[in-house]
Amino acid sequence: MKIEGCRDKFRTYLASRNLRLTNQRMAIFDAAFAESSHFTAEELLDKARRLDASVSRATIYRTLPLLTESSLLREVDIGKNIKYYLANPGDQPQQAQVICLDCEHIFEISAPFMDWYGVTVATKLGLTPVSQRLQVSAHCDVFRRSGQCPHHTAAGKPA
Amino acid sequence: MKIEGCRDKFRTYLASRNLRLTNQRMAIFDAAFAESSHFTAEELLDKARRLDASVSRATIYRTLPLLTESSLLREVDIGKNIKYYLANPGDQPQQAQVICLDCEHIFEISAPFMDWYGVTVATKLGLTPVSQRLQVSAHCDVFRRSGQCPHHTAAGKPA
DNA sequence: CTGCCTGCAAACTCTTTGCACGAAT
DNA sequence: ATTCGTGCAAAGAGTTTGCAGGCAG
Repeated sequence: MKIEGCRDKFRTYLASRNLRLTNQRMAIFDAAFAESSHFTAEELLDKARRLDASVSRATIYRTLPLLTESSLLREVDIGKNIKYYLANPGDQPQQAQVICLDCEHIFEISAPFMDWYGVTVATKLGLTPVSQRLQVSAHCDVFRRSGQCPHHTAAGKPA
Repeated sequence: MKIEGCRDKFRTYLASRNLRLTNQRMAIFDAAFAESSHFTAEELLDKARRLDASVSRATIYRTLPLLTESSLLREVDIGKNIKYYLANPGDQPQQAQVICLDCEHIFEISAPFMDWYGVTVATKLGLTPVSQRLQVSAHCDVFRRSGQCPHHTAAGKPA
């Protein structure tokens, strides 16, 4: 789905919940979708402010749940006390993450079997699965030899 | 491994790093191993203080890394901004978690294939895996019907 | 006009840290 | 005696919230 379609989806989502279409919310949306890799709330604030200087930190934190609940963004928690977000233009389902401990780069990996696993395991316990997370933390071989992580430039090749 | 063996392991670990065997550290150890399910730093503080009233919050936070680094405790981060800990008497490797969203109960599930997955995926990216996390968040069927979660009493049957 | 939205700043939660005293070796 | 370990309280990071004014519908 292209960004224009996503923007429509956001508008529809807001309308369906009787939420208002404010300049700040659109600036935050645009800032989020201008970024192709992971970002933090603080980074999003910076970017959104370049589009609309009036955006405040509070509005960022109040808008992020709207974007994640509408599946426009995915929230990625890698166990640090900070959350990362990622535009989700394709409305993709669960993905796994591989986190490079040397440069913090997060690779998104498709992992369709996660859904199957969730259903299998949860059902056994009398539960209905809602979401899954699968993350691999790893060290970079190149970094170990050269002291430099190549991931910043290689970027996350979506599998 | 029984608790006595774990206590020895802790003593050995401290000795090997030239760390001192203090009453507070032992009280924290004992409090942690007296609990069979997951606990937070704050809960551990309460329990440890019953064994040694002088234990402070700072010492809890300073001791937890020692216990996790020696594999005596496992740290479980389920994406809330609080960390859970779990005594790991059997020195078990990676496990998956199923989290009941209705009662917050955490089930520990053995998932040996996680290691395989980590190696497979990380290697493809030129990385060497360090750890894996696999978590399923789910709603409780019983809770949906009766408004009560049975997990508190059923406890986590280790798979 | 109405009431949802906003920015500001203070509050909050969990965790970490500087300091001077205290205890293990 | 050394030196590491400790409690205390303050700091820190990230996020949330109360309030009074502002803007969308």
